[in-house]
Amino acid sequence: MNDMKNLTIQDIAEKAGVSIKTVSRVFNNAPNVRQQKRDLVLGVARELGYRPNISARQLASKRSFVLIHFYDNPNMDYLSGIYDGMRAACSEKGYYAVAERLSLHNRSYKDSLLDYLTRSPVDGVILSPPISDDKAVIREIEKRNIPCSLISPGIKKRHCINVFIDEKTAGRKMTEFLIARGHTKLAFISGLDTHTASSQREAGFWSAIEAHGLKRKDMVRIGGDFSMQSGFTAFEKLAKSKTRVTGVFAGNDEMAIGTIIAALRAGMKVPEDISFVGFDDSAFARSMWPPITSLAQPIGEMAGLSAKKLIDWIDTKERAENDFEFPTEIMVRDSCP
Amino acid sequence: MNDMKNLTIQDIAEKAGVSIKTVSRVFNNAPNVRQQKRDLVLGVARELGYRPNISARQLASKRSFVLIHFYDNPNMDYLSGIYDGMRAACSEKGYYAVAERLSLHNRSYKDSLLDYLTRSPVDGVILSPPISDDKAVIREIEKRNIPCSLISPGIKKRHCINVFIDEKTAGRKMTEFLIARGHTKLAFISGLDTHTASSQREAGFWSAIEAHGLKRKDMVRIGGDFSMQSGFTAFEKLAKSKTRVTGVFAGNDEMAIGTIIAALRAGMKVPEDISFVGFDDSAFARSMWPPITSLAQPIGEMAGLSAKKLIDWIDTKERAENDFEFPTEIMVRDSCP
DNA sequence: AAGTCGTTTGACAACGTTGTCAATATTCGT
DNA sequence: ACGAATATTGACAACGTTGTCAAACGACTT
Repeated sequence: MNDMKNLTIQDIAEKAGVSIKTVSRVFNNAPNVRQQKRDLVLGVARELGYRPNISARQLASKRSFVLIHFYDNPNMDYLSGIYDGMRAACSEKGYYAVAERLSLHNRSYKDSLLDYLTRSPVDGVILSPPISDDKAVIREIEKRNIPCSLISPGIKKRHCINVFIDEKTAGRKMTEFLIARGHTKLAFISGLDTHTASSQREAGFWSAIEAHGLKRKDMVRIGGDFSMQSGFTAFEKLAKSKTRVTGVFAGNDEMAIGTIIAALRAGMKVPEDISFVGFDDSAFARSMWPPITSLAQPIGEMAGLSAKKLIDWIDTKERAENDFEFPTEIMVRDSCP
Repeated sequence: MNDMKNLTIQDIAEKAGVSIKTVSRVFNNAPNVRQQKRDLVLGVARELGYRPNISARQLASKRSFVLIHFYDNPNMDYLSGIYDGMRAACSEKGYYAVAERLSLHNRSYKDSLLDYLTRSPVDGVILSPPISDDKAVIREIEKRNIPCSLISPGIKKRHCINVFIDEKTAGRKMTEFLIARGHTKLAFISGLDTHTASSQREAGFWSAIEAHGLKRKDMVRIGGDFSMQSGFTAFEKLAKSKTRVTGVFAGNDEMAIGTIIAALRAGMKVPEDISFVGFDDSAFARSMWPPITSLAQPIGEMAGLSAKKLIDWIDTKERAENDFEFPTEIMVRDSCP
């Protein structure tokens, strides 16, 4: 149905007066092509507007030029950050970025993984939490000998690329920010405990408390599940508690929003009566009113580096470094100015 | 790098004792294959776990088996609804669903469209608002003779499949819902005027006002831009207005959330002092507290039908019907019970 | 000037499917 | 029961790339 005539290597080769194989070499950055020919071919190709045919390439090379991101995290903001980062890095190198949800609670997740990997083989895999900690998934990928990168894994794997922030330090940094603002009675709203990063953030919280000589009994710890809803109920629990806190550290922005809304409904002023900090620097944290002070991790760059290193690994068949730590930044906004 | 051995048609053909062409026919649901052979081939294929190789298929047939959704709408909830609907319909027919952001504000959007269409040709395109009203994009697609489906277009196109709800009727229905709850002084918070659907919803609002003999001067019309932020500022404008409204109709859920939060901050009770209705039935409308009464459109089904009709069109090279209207439903929740 | 060795180039056969068209079964009409 | 018409099958050539391997070229050595 698509009527646009597509140029082939043949056309370029004829016009440039070289063999098709040389053109192929140029487009694959293969070694052993004289610079002069390389320029010639590139010039002709640009002039004619040639684009390699992916299918033929995949078929002949038995490579898919696809990196896939498996996720099971409903946070769209986080996902699109990853996707954008992957895309940018991929398209630069002629690869394609694909995202696929792999629900771990689904009985047949493994089948769908197998199915996916078999139907349209991928050259590299990126896993984000909580899948970056799923041993069964990692094993399947390893079994197929597919290069793999883990974003924020709880435990770093030697045979994978690991890309992460220091969650504990970040949690501590955020807590110290609250303390520096004069808050000495704090609440920590945790995420799911199965999410290793969440526990590490909490560890950072407690380490800050100890380091600054604050009393554990002035702190309230409430269990949440990362949802806005759990933020609402967290506030209710908070209101019932004997301790009157002035600062709340929510394990992510959605819970922060939920808690803030509940506080507003209860007639409290934010940040005058109670201050809030979140985690993730999501779009909603920015557009909430008051906007929420939140910890930003450069997720796009992290995904971009994942993709780039994965492609290097695929192309060269070896990996120089394994672990890449990224810095975080506190985005100060009105919920805790 | 992917070491899994892949079966070919050849393998199946040999084991089943037929020609490769017959196997090909079976997998393409081609006519003129005796049922007995069809079953035989299918049986062997299942037994061996055969999967057709997509690249080879694409190369030989010059079809991509890809439907692409071009969007420029930051609402992730809406997007994933569309994606899920597409996916379901596509995988049923052996097609692939792809989503690509096409930013209209980006100077080079047209290049990236061309680039995309040329690099990996697609068999069908789905456009969602606001792109479903972009003449330049539609023209490019038409020029290539690619079947195209428009979701909620402002103006229906004869040579495209149009899938939509009756926005005006929906706007009217929602307004009448407020009126039936006893609200006679209302506010309407509009979306971007470039978004045709938004104007139509507003038209529905005013038609309900007239039909029920309410006075135009008891109504407040505030211009928003679909963002949560614009919901906050809308409430400020509302507070300044002479008219004290008891019911607010926000053009989408995000603005509804913004407005509700502003109202809560101002010390108002929702829904006792002021009731709210939104539009889109997004996840946030459901998880907000109070949960927001909102108008649900079956976006997943709409996208699914788009994909299905597109595939029919591609396969048969003709189109029976053009226009498909879907029903809407008011999801009654606590913000306006 | 011939020999050697690495570098550059190209001819041709894959890759796993579908399209074309001719060959062979089957069914139908009389 | 016999052609004629139709339904089913298969052989073989695409599709546009990359892999392989041998040939041609160059720069050095001697």
